[in-house]
Formats: sequence, structure tokens, C-alpha cells
Amino acid sequence: MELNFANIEEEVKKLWAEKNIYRVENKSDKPKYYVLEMFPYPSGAGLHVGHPLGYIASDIFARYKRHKGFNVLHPMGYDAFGLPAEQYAIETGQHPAVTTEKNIARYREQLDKIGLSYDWSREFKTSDPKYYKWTQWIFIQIFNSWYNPETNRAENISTLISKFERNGSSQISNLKSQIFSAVDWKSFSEKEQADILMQFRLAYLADAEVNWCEGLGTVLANDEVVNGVSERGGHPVVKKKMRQWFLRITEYADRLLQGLETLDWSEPMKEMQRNWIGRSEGALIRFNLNPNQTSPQPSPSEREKYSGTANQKGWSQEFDGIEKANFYTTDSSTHKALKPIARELRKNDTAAEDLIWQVVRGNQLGTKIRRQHVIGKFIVDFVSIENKLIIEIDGEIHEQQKEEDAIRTAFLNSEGFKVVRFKNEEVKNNLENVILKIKTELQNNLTLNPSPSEKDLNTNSEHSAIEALTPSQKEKGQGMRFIEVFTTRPDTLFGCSFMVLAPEHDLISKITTAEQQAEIEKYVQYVKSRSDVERMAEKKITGCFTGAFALHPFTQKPLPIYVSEYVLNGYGTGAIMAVPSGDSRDYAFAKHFNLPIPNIFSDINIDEKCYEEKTAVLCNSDFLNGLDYKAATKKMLDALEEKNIGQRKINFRMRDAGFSRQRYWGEPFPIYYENGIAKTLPENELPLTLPHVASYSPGPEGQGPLANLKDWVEMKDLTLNPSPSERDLNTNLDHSTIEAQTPSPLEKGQGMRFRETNTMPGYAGSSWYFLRYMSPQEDHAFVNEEAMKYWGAVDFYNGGSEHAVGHLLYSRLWTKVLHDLGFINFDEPFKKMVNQGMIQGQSKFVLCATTLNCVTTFGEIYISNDVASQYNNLDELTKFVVNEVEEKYNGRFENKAALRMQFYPTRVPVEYVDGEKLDFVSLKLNEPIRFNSSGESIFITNSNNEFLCRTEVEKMSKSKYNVVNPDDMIAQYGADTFRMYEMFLGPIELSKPWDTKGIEGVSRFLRKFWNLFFTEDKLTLSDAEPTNEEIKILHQTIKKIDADIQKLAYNTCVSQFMICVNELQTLKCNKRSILEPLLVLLNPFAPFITEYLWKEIGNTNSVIDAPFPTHDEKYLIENSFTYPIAINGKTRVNMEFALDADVAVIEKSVLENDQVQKFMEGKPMKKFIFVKGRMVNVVV
RNA sequence: GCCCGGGUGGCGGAAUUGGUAGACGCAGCAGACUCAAAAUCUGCCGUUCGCAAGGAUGUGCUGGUUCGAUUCCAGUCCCGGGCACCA
Repeated sequence: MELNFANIEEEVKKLWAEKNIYRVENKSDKPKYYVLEMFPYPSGAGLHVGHPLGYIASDIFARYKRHKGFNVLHPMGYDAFGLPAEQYAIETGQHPAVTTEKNIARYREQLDKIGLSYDWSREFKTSDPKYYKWTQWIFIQIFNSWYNPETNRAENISTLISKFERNGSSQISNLKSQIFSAVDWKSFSEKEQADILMQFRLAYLADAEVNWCEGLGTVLANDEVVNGVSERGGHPVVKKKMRQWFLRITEYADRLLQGLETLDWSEPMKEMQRNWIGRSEGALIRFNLNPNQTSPQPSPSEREKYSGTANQKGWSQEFDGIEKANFYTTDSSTHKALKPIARELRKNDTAAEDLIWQVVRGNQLGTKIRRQHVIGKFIVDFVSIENKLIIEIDGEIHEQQKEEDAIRTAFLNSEGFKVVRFKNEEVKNNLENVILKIKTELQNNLTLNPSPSEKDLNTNSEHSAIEALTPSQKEKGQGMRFIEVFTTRPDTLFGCSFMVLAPEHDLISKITTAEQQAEIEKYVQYVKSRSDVERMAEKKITGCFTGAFALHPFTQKPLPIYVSEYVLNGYGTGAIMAVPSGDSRDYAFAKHFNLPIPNIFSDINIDEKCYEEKTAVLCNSDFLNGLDYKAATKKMLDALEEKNIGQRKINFRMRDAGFSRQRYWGEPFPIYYENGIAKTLPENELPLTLPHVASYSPGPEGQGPLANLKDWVEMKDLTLNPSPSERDLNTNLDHSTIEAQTPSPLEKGQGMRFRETNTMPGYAGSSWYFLRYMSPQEDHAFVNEEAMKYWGAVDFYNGGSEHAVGHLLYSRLWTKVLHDLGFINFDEPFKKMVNQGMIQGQSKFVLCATTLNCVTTFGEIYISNDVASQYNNLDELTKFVVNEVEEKYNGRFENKAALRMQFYPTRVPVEYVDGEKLDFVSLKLNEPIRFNSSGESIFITNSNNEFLCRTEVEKMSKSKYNVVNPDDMIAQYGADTFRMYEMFLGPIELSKPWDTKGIEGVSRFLRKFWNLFFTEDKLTLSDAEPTNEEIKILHQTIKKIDADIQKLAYNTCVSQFMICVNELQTLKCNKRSILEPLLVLLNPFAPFITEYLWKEIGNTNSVIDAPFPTHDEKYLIENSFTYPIAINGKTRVNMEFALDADVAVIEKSVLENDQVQKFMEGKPMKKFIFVKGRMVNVVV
């Protein structure tokens, strides 16, 4: 009988709805089980075949658990706030709520087709005020808490205030603010108190850097920034400090780390979280700044310290010549190498160089000027060694040159030279002026580098975010004349030869010498245009010398201080001690800038690369000489603490979580500012609903669009929630909600109240949604207490590994905070976590040619490299294109050969591609505009007039035209087939490309299965006793399915079902005792067909309530095994033996075998290896 | 760059604790049924040498451990994901 899945699905859906089969109660005699998958963000593209992968996998598990007798909670909802809806709104003016609603409807429609066992009565979306009311409420709780290090948990801020009132700051071990007494505390103004408390709150305000795009007047997500410019419009993007909300997740670093041990998550997942948290043990070390900036070079005696036995390339070599004569500014070998080049340059000097040379040569300016002089590895145009001045004449300036010049300048600066540059034109046109400038510089440089003023160093830095983020950073620049670094390798301190600051480091502006000022500014500006990822990924070494020096804490040797982007401000103290011999990045940096690389490792050669292992014994390290890593580390830590140079420190890589966005489509903060103090709205007024805006463009100073709503921002009418009810703010104010810092743009206006105009980030709503499913209608709390106690933590959580860190970490944080504050009774949200891999799309590319608008006179066909490498028959192709183009443009261009073509592969929608071939006709009919680029394009065919496509596997996405819609699959093959095929593709945690072709196999399987129940066109089951064979295959299948579902190996489950059905078909089995349990086994995978047949064979309940079959081992026992017999590991023969046969018997029998003897070639047996039930190996 | 994962036939993948590599399926080839097509069924199907029997070789690459390695170890290349404001 034909399987008509469409009718079956229809009928079964009706039955499910009638009986409300997936409705779950918050109480039951059965044990509970909570199965959850990450809820989707409803994008405009709808679901593609990748989405259901996880949903089906979880659904199978949920159904399995229900068969196993659990009360299963399996809900679904929508993560509905987010950037794409807002961007769409900016483009089209449609309200995000409208598009979101539309998208959700579409998602729901698609989800309903798949046969998922959701309790839809629990559905919600995070953008619903009924939901985000509680997101806001939880935020208030977080805002009103601090982390008490004594109790090791979050507490209400009131416990901190009472500590302050009683004892001032003295009892607080994690003090983040100034020291004060109880009397002081009481004397502080409200604002002063608020400022102090803000440094403890778990949700707090601080300055942080954002991607600022002046062109768009807005802050951009990292995602929206490509190569330093905005993705939309290509405007430059720079880092800018803005006042932001943060969650103090760093306080939970240790608990988040330790909590992992209790969780049943995959090891790689835990590993990723561990690495994110990034706990490392090491030391904070203070390096004093050199009070006398005029001694940039080490004295000979200092140099000697480096001249140990180890093969090294330190100062002693670099400065080899200094003692011989002061104009030896490089080592002898470099000089030898460069001398001929310098001579050559002197002979062929440019006109400009000659002009200058004639004026400055000899002693004309009162100091000896040398030309084409070698310094380090560079040849400089002119130099006065006495005055430490270099004069360079620039020719044509291009990008690369600029960069090289910067590097060159940095090096020369580090050697104590000042560099002045003149352009060719300048010299030619205004020589007098140039000479005057040179004279002035020579004069200035006679009085050596002035040190930065004391005053500068002593001024307190303003309160900055960074201080709040990492306590240790607070001290930097606060009048301390030292640089503090964090290192995990204090044992290598004697190998430190320079220091590097992050480009954002506060100290930079205070220590940079006058002559380096311009360079540093340029460099810092350059870094501002780069993202953190770019900064880390870049192999190119960049940096800039500050002109300042720090002193080695033990040797007092001056260490040059550089700025480089490879040091990140967010990690540690934003400054490092560079140990080039022991760290690859430091090593590369030192090589690049010609800095010394003192070797501190005995018997290790560091000429080619540094030594990062921890096994060598130290040398050239004063009191650490002869010690290994462990002993040296301990001794150094002790020494640091004893001498008060530094201390032991546990550092975390994790930073506090930025919690505000300059966006519209997110939860408004339940916060307003009064006299510069952040205060919370009264809880009973929540939710603060998102007001309508006329435009979704950003506020005047880059704030979110809400900032444009003047009436809403300035709470003139004292209404917290604008209409309908007018309420008096003063009577409703919650007294525990006090104090905070000001949002800078809103500081004016005493007594006025201003709303927070930022909104919460995407992860706000998703950090606690799993709790809401327990009691989605609850109106008096974020979760009903009884429901929370019944369901507890999620037992089985599934989602993409792309969320492995962010979402999972934030959810764990919120859970822990809610637990600490006594609202829930568990402190880990997800007991078991499974990652599904991605289903990737197969993008199809067809070769395309476009005429460039500017027709050049080159008379050539231009073929870009990537095309050339993809198509190997270019000659033929080129000819073809030339012909095509000539034909097409005949008469329009006088010179046909002057056409310039650009070839590139263009994406075409997968639905028009069958295998490799593009159906060009339907493409043209259905997508007439989409593929017109600015020029005219020609799709290129091969010689058979076919449009052949190249395939590339990438993320499935609308913009890549590679989306396969599950609806189409279901319409064509049915939901059960679709479900099983998705599972059959491979292990669920693996990413794999979608290929529709394979679905036929599963479709065939289900038809075969269906036909087992029918003879002719009638459903007939036999009640006869099953044969041993039939029983065996059933029990094998039960065993395999049960085990594999628990392992989530659904692909092998499908294989086993196929094996089973193939066998039963061969046996022509239609016995009830075999097929009925099989229906239950198959139900989690194919719920429609099994539900239908279950009813058809006479059951009145739903198949989902049938208990899962159990297998009986006795049907599976084998009594013999066919052993592969290997000689020297190579299988040669198979021999069957009873499983309980004696080894000696087997050995005898094997050795007597003809084949075995043949392969033993008469050699004596060395060893006989026998593994029962596995194999035999004869070693000769 | 750093962190995590992956690499096995034309394709998706299977292989228990280190024990017969390629289960199951797709595609392909041959055949049966049919007037024909579809559907269905049967057989073949890593590469290579060979008429065959049979042999050699084969799990990204290079080594190592082992009687035996897809599996363990070291190194290396390539691909995917994440890297803190996409979700």
C-alpha cells in the first residue's frame, strides 16, 4: 500500500491536538526531566534545514525519556530582541516588533510541520513586555547586589552599606575604592557614597571602548566592522570610550570555573569555558620608571652582565663598536655589509640630498655631519652623532614606505637619535627654511631630552572603566612612578630587556618623551582603527618607542619602554615585561626592533627562536642561576614579596561583561539618573516598556535611538512609565535604590531626572529564559517558586557550539546570582550540555564576466587570479569569452580588443542548480534583477553550452543563496523522512554539508517499514509466534537503539532500523509481537507514521505513552565466532571456533591450517596471540 | 595569533578497551520485472597488478610505540567554529 504521508501527518496532528498530548503539568508521580534547546532568534529568512537538526535531536531525546516513564518538560520560545531586526527597521522603517512578530509566525508554522513534542502553551518571546518585565526586575536585583568575599556570594548592597556605616572600608577585603572610616562614610555626600558603591555593584557603570563610527554616528558591533571600516558604507571606525553598563562576572570567575567540574558537558566545551575564564597564577611586578631619562644606553659594566656563557645576541654585540669610537654606530659585520651600499648611495645622491650636503658638509653648522651613515642596520641620509640628530630626505611617499619609516624611526629613537624628515620638494623649493630648521633642531638637541614633568606623572587619572574592570590597573598612572606588569613567568625576570605597554595604557601620555610624542600619537591612532582580533591575528610586528625607560627591579638596568598592539589593555595590567629569550612574541618584537635578547637558559641556543618550554636551568639570572623553573619561580616570588617589588597574583583573562548597547531593539534599563546618580525604577512599575520612536537612527552623541525622545528621556512629568497612569515618582521610589555615576551627556540639570537611553544586549533575555518556561504565565515573580522547585535545572540542553562560551557563561552567571540572592535553589542551569554541529550550505558559483566601465587602452582580457586558479582550461574559456563579448558588444565599441573583462565566480541560488548544472532559463525567469551588478554581466558556459557550477561549503545563509528550506523537504518527502534523514547525516555534534540527494534512502526505508504492516492493500498483522531469527533481530535492535539514543548516536540508530527492516522484509515478517515494539522504538524518530500505525493496529492511547521495549540478552547469545587469523598482523584466513573453546585447541588447529602454514613460510612461531571473541595473531 | 573541533571510497558516514577498515545510505554500473517508464527486487562497487586464483597498497602528511594503530604519542599541513557589541 502506498504511504501517503501528507494525509497521515494531517490526521496525526489533529489527534495530538484533540488529546493535548504534549501538554505538561508542573507536578506528576513520575520523575521529572527537562529537555531544552537553545531558542532561536527569529530571523527574516525563516528556518533553514540547519535549524531543525538540534530540535529533532532534542525531540528524540524528550520522546525517549517520556517512553522511559519521565514527566518531560520540552518547551520552545523565541529570543526576539536583536540587531538584525533593528537594521531591517533602519532600512525599511518597519517597527522591529512587527517584523519580529511576522518572523515568529513563520517560524512557528515551520516548526509545527516537523512534529516536535513541544508544550506550546509555554511559548513566549523575550521581547514581550510580560517577559522583559522580569529581565528588568532581575537586572535591578543584580544592580542592588555586591559580591561579599567573606561569604563568597552575592548579597544585597545593604549589607555592604552597613559595613561601611560600622567600620568604614576597613573590613572589606576586595576593596576597590579609596580607604575611609565610618565617620568619613557618614560625611560623604550622596553622590560620593554612590560613587563608592558603584565600584562594588554587580551591575555597574564604567567607561569602556566601543567601535565608534563617525560616518554613521553610531556604535558598531565587531561584526559590523570589516578591516577598520563599517560594513555598511565603509566609513572609518575607531575605538572610543563611552560610559557603559557592566556585569561584574569576574567576581564569579572562580565559581564559574569550579562549577564546571560538576557538569556533564563535553570536555572540549568545558575546556573552552576554562580558557575563556583563563585563570593563571603568576606575579604582579613593579618596575620603577627611570627618574633620569637621559641615560638611554647601558654602561659597559651593565653590558657585562649579559656576557655569560650562553650564546646570545644582546647589547654586548649590538653595541660592540661604541668603545672603539663614538661614530661606530653599528656592529662590524653589519657595517661591512652595508658599507658598499652606503658608498653607492653617496655617489648617486639625489638633487635634494646634494643641495643639503653642500650646506652642511664638514663642520659648517658647528657640528660634524656625516652622510649615508650606518646606524644599527639602517643607513641614514645625514647624521650629527654629537647632537644625536638624523636628517632624512624622503622621495615619493607610499603606504609601505610610511610603515618602514615608522619602524626605522622607532629604532633610531631607541638609539637616542631624533629624526627630522624633509620632502624632496621642500628642499628644492625652500632650502633656506630647511637649513634653518636643521640648525634649530641641532640647538635643541644639545640640551638633552627633557624628562617628563613630575606633575604629569602625579596627576590622578580620571576614573576610568579599566580601573573598575581590573583592580590592579587602578594604580597605574596614579602618581606611582612605576609600571606594574603581570607575568606567569617571574622566573624569567632577569631575561627582561624591554617593556611593552598596550596602546591604550594610561601611562603612555605621561612617560612619552617630547620627541617621541608625535610618533606615539600616530601609532596610537593607528591602533585605534584596529579590532582586537585583527591585533592578535596580525603577524606583522608593529610598535613604537616611548623614549622612556624603566629600571629593572633587581639590576637597575634601564629598560626601554615600547608601545605595541600585541599587548592588550584588557588583560593583566595592560603592560608586560618582555623576555625575548622566553616568549615568541617578545622575541619577534626584539628581533624586529633590534633589541637585545639576553639568554637566560643554560645550554639553549636562541639564535633562531626563543625557548618557551619550562625545562631548562636558568643562567645569567643572578640569584636564580642554576635553578629550574619550579624552584626559580618560588624563589623569585619570595624575593619579590620580601623586597616589596611585587606579589603573587592569580589573574583571570575574563573581563567583566559589557551590558549596554546603543540600540533600540532591546530591553530598556529600569534606570534613571538624578543629580548624576543612577537609580532604579520602582519594581512595582515594571515593565518599563520600549517607547515608539520616529526613527531608528542613533542619538545625538552616539547613544541609542531612545536618546532622541527628549520628552521620554527628561522625566519632566515625573512619570516612570509614560502613561496610561500618571504616578508620583516620589511616593513610589524604592529606598534601597540609590546612587551611581552620571552618564556624561546627561549631567546637566540639577534635580532633573533622565532615563538611561541604552538598552540591554542580546544575551540579557536569554540568560534566564529556561526558568520562565517553568511558569510562563506567572505574574508575580520571574518564576513560580513551586514550579522552580519541581523542575529545577535543565537536565538536557542542546545548542550550537558557537554559543559555547558567551550565552552559556552568562546563563551560569545569572543562575548563580539568583541562587545567591535566594531566588532559586540550584546554581548551575544546565546539567548536561550537548552541542550540535552546523549544517552547512553548498554554495554554487557560476563563472561570470563583467565589462569594466572604464575601457582601457591595454587591449587585454583581464583574468583575476582566483578565477585562473579555479578553471584549468582557461585558453579555451578566454577564447569563448572574447567571442561572446565581441558578439554582444559588436558595434558599440570601435576597438573590440580594447575591452577589459573582469572574471569572477558569482553565487547563484542553489534551487536552480541540479548537481553541477545551472538551470539558467528558470533562473533568468525568476530572479531577473538579483544578479545584475553595476556593469553588465555575462554568465559563462562551457563548450557544451552548459552553465557549470563550482561548489563551496559554507555557513547556510540567505546572503549566500545556499539556503535549503525544510518546508520543501517535508512537502516532498514527509516530516518523518526529513527527521530521520537529518539524523542519518552523521553524528549530531559534527558539522556537515547538506545534500538533498541522500534523502531517498531514508524515504525508501520508511516505505519498506510501512509495507511490513500491509499485505496487498490491507493492514494485516499476524499473531503467530515469532521465529528465533525474528526475535533476535528485534532484540538486537532494541539493544542498539536504547544504547545509541543515550549516546546521542542517532545516525547509527537509523542504520540499525534499516538493517532490522531489511531483515524483517527478507523474513516476510508481519507479526504483531515484532512490529508493535518496533513502532515504539521508532516513535522518537518518526512520530507521525508510528502514531498512525499504532492507532491502526488497535491501540487507543498515544504511542508516546507506551513504555520503551527492553531487550533480553538471552536472545543475543552467540556460541561460536569466526576468528580472523593473522600472521604477523596481516589477516590471512578466517576460522570458526566455539566461543568457549580452549586456547590450546585453537592454537593447535590454527597452526595445522594449510593457509597459515603457507604464510608462516616454515619460520618458527615466536608468539601466539589470542583475544577471545576478537582475533588470532601468529607472530613468526 | 590564541582556544576548541575535524580530516577514512565519487559523496554522507561506520568501526566496543588498540584487534577482519569501509557497516548503513547516496551516487554509479550490470541484471530481473515491464510494450515502455516509474516503482520494486538481485548482484557489483577504495586504489592497483592479475584472465583468474591471488597479491600489493590504503584512514591528510612525516615519524614513533606495539605482535597488531583510523584508534595511543610527537611533529606538521589543511578545513570548520569561537575570540568578549551577530545570535
